[in-house]
Amino acid sequence: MEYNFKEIEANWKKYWNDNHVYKVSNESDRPKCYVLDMFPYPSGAGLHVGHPLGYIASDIYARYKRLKGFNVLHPMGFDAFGLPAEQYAIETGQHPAVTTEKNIARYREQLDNIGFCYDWSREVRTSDPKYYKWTQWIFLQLFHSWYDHRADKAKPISELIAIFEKEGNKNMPCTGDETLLFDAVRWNDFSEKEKRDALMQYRLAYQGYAQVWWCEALGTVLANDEVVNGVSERGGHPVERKNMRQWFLRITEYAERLLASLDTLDWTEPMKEMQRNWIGRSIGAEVRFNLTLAPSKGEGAITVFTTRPDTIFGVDFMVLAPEHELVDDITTPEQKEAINNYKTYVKSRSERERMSEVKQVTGCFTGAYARHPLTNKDIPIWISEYVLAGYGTGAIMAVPSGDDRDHAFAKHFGIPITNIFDDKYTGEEAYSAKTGTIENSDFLSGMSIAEASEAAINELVDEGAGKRKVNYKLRDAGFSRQRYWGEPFPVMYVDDIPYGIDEPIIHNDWHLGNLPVELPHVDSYRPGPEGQGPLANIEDWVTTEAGQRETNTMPGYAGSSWYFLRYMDPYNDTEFASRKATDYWKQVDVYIGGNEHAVGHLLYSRMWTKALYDLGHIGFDEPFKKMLNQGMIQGSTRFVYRVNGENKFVSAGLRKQYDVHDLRVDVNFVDGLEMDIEAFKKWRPDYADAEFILEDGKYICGAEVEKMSKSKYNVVNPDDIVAQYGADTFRMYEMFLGPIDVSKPWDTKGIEGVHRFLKKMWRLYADEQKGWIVNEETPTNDELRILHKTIKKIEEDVERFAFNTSVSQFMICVNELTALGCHKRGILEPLALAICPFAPHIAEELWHQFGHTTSVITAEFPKYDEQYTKENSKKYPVAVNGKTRLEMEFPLDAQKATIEQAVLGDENVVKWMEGKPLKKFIFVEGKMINVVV
RNA sequence: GCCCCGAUGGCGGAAUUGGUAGACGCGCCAGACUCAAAAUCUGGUAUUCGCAAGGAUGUGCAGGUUCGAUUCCUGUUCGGGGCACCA
Repeated sequence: MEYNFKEIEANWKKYWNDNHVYKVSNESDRPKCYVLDMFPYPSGAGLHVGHPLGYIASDIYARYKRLKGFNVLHPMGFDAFGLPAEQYAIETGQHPAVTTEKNIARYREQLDNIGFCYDWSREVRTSDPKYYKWTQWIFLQLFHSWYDHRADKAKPISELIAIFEKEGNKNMPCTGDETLLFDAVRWNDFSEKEKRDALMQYRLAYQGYAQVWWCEALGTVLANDEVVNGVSERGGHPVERKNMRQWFLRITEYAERLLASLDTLDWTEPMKEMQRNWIGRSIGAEVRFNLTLAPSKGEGAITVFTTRPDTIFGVDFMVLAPEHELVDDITTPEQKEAINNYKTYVKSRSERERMSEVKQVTGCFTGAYARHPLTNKDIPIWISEYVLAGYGTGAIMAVPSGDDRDHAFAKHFGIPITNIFDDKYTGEEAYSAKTGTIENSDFLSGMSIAEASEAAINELVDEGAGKRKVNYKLRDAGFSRQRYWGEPFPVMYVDDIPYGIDEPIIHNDWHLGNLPVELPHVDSYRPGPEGQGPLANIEDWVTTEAGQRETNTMPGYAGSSWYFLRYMDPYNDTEFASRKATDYWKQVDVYIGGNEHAVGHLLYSRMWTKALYDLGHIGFDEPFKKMLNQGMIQGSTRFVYRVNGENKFVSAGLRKQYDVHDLRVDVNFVDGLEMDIEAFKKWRPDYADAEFILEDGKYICGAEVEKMSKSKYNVVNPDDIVAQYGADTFRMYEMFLGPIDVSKPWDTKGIEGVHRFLKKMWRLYADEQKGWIVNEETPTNDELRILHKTIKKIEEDVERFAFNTSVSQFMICVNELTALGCHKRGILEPLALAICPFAPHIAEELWHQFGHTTSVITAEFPKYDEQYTKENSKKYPVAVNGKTRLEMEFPLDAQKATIEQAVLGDENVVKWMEGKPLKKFIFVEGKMINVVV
């Protein structure tokens, strides 16, 4: 009876499936635990060995929690809308729904292969109309809501309308447009369009304008991803930034709460830090600089936001973002051409480029001046790409003596620099440190930064030229895409005014049955006219009796912002999830996913959760109580060395003797570093008669760690690994590679050690000739000590998600039990349970061999008993001056004085003390002894 | 450029709270079994000096704090992730 993993795993997979072992109920006496994986985007390439890393970790945790007596929700689904499927459709004409379905089937097969305990009856797919019906419904809730700052929560827009009708908006200032002011009389006189426009400035889902990458040649809007080196990835056509009407989510209204409630979350500190930085709260002042000449239109002032109001007397010039609405109005006729040329240049630049290029300074003078609010001096106004339209007010006051970029700008354009830091400013470099006093600054001179900031703000307020202001880097989230493969908006236009389709003007007999707005079939995925999405091409879909449909679709994060709620009640057709279900499962207890989502997806989910909470749909306002990141598994690429100009390949060790270039070769026919020459010859027709220069009769490849990707030929498919070693080995090996949160390269060779371990463990239970060899003998203290030490270690490790060291402990345990020749049920039955979360198939097999008839998942995790692991003496390392010299054993309850006497009396210690007098005797109980001389 | 993370033997990593650096596995070396090979088993394996006993050095680099630093602090180099329309 040998370890036949193929048979064992196939058997139990079938059993689990046939008996719905992993089906989870919303009714249970057990405490609940919700363990969630970030659901994958089902790409055409299938899963590689890097993807399941987090899934294995969460599966171990979920199984462990089940064995510990919890009712565990552990679901899986698919983030099925997205750009790649649409790209593929454009290239091949295949409908994204078809390719997505195919990809999901492949993913499902690959996932099943690994033996996860997902409750697949709860699967969700974001592209399923039954699912996106509720994504659309939530969008409508956001559209019909506004943020009430007095109550600090979202409320139905109907309440806002009631307020406007009674008192206008004087008590409800508009965050979308601060200049918007009206009283009740004016509100009631507003036309329908004016009313809707005003409300739009308040809605949590609203329309505004945003810059997109526009590609004239392709007639379409491109994603950042599709723009490479300033041209379109497809075709290499020129692209430029273009302002387009877009949907947004007013996430900025939640900035403060998103920031504050981070403190309640059990996330890693770096991750919270990243979210804090993304939200980017800063305190400062908003300062008005009046223009010296009134512009032809618009306001006669430029408003800037600064975090350093203390430096106000150091302002030597101002910089507007080139997109700033005032630029055209204030530019003098002489500067018009230069400004227009510069603006054209900036249109070709991405925000990333604009922020990261510091060496090359660019900009252009507008010819206009503004008056300094405190000194009344004329300040020249420039435009430059380093000022972004979306941050702050899109304009800055430049203080070259205190800011690096301002300094470089002033130097480059020869603008005179005012020194407000005395000798701390050298004239060579800006003084950007936040210590010291402000000088040469009128009434601020001699004050610290904090004092000067306060004083400056007070003065600006008195002068009516500024106010204290909290600013956020966070921007409202762009929520529309000019694409086909996404959720259609439940929105129609009547007289160019957008309405939710649940409003009476669209459906006067509104009911939930009007949702979802299904994605219609298209014949072509080509963009619509004027940068619109493909849906705009479907004339008879767009035009309805009630109005014109919105032709944009929602972005990828729409469906993923709330999917964790749908798993709780996936078949509900009248609600996104019943309140009973969400009240039972509540927050996700543990969420595992990739680092790359640390900001975007997590921030959006948090906002949606807060909005749903505010509107009374759920009872909690944070989605993920604990969050863990998994690192990437990198590929290990193999190289061959081809002699230039010849079809001849040199083994790695000899390549220096030839003129060669390296080529990537498929890792799957390289064993370690030794290449299978026959497989290589068959790989490509032109290699069929290649020649090889070998070392020691072998062809040795070069190796390098890179991202795992098809184009690098270093992709390893989990199916192949599972076929060769089994799912249990694969699961344990992935965990054994290292901590889940760090990136590490995949090495197929190393898996054999884990496989050997499982075979070795199996031999404790069964012998090839004799079969089942477990006996009923009473375990010895040694055996019990090993077992309980292991149980303890596994519990500790699983609770802190350190699965790599768990695997080591199992290895140590099996090595020691093998050495003792232990085949006792009293030891081996608990061991089989302990390893169940890691290697569920072999555990299930052993469990049934022990005579049990129900699944091992219904059993109980073995209890750790301290009495078996307690020791009463300890071998202390004894160090002299911090260097460990010898070991001495003492009882654990020994007194310090006794130990000191014994140690100082030891002849070896005396030798190392070299006759020097004792300075200090350090004894750390249970740890070590240090003799300081 | 900005934000976050990481760096320990030939390789993946361990050292959980500042207390014996290198657990466990891979690879490699030697041995057992075998006609041979595979599989399996046993032993060795940071570097360096030494026949050995034993000593010295050692956690990217340069400093600092401490009786004691892989662990804390400052600076620095290199690598990875994110930067708002890839998911």
